Amino acid sequence: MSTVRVRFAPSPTGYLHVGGLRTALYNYLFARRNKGVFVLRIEDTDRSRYVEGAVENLIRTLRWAGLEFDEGPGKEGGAGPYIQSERIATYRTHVEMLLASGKAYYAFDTPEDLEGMRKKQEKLQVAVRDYRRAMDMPAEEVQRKLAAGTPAVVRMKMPSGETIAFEDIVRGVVEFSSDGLDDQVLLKSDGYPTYHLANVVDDHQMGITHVIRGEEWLPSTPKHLLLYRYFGWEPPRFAHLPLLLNPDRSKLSKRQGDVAVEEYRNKGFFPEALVNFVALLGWNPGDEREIFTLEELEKEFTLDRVGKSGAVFNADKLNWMNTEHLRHKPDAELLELTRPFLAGSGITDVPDSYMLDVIRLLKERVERPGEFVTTGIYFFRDPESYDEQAKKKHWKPETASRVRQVLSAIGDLASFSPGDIESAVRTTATALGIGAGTLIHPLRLTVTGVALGPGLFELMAVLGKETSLRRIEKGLSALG
RNA sequence: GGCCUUAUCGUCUAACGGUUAGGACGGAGCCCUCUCAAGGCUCAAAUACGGGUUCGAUUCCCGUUAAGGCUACCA
Repeated sequence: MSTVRVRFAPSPTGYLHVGGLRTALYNYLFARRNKGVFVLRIEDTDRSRYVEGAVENLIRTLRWAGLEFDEGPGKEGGAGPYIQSERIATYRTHVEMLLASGKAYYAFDTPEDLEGMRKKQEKLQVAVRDYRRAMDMPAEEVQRKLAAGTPAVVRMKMPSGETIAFEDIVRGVVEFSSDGLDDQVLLKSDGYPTYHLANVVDDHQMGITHVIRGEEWLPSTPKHLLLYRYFGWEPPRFAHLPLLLNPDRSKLSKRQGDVAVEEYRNKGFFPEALVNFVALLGWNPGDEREIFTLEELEKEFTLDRVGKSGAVFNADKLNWMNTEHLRHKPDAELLELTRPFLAGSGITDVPDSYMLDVIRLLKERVERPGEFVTTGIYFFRDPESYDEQAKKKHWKPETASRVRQVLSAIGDLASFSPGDIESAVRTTATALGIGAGTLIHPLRLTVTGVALGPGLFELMAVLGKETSLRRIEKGLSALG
């Protein structure tokens, strides 16, 4: 059996779409699982959509996600170049072959002509193929027009009355009638190929054995199959993946939330979590496990466990998955990941050991690294204000004197461990004849300004005696 | 409109003819507890509809409905 070769073929639009990430992932996983080759090919045949730096960004983002390709731009493997705009000559040659064998023809319709056909079609409610008039044009006239520089495209000739069927790996047998297909443009008037021509030529030349792509390509697959036949090539196997959906079940798009992988990266989502999450959008292991590393997915992934129906991209579950991965990460790694956020907030001179303590205390309470700094801001700065709700609930007229008492007990402490602080607080509470909570809540308010967070004693121990006492005193004067 | 695809809790999904239709996220409640989390336990929540086939349909077939995709000199 020949080596499995798959490809991810995005167009460089500026960012990597999460749907693209999933397609790339499934291709990558299929390649790894089958000891095959994962190719990255850039489909940049639309000059008008060229975006500066998009290719570099695409590669950087794929790497961030952990999806290393085996062949692609900057990583030649003998089937390159891997950027379509560098393969124009090949497409031209192949179009000539089709022209010569009568499988394709020149057409000279203007955009206005096409628009007219479109209108006519809508009105008549039947397929209109007026562009075929060019097929009846005498060869000499075609030559004359071409010589005169008349804008022309090359269209493929669709046979009539034929059924084109193929077996899709995820959907089973799919059939189309050639009568419902139109004469697809293969070569645009600017000399660039369309996707249909380029992807067939490239997949063949690059030895692609399995085309794993989104369901939006299903309707054009018969055109591709026909092209393989026209060229006399063996077609690859196809697997059309279910679409990723917006909450309203339309195709996942901008305007209804973030679709760029880069956005999720910027927000502090882990590549492991995002990959794990999209992996499960359309695939499942067959048992009840949900948390997977890339390596585990590489071992488990099979196309026969890919579903057929579209999947809504559920941000809540992604959040949850991110926290799962966060909890599995070593504190030292979290420290590295948190550094940029610290710097971003202008917080400097935080010793690693201190930051590690913060991480330890907050690890069960945050979803993303940035929150160690935002949620845990009180680890770095004295509170500027105090939560009104908490104040109302825990700061009574008699509270101040009690806090003063516990403040002096804490101030006397020689050692400032959580245990020492706890016994000082509880002893004071007992002496006052009140529950420990009656002291704990106001203390927390003075120390953090908020009513939620890690255990008070551990929190104070990490802050240190000096800071804790300063904040309690400050709180006393601010809260009365 | 035409062609194609899809259809199990709100969402992601399991069950490849026989299960009290399972799990997860989210939601509700309880426990734990100095708060918030985390954790543990419990609850609510689904086979779109109608016909077949079969001793028996979530599962197979047909239809209906609904949703989506495609219908570009974009990919």
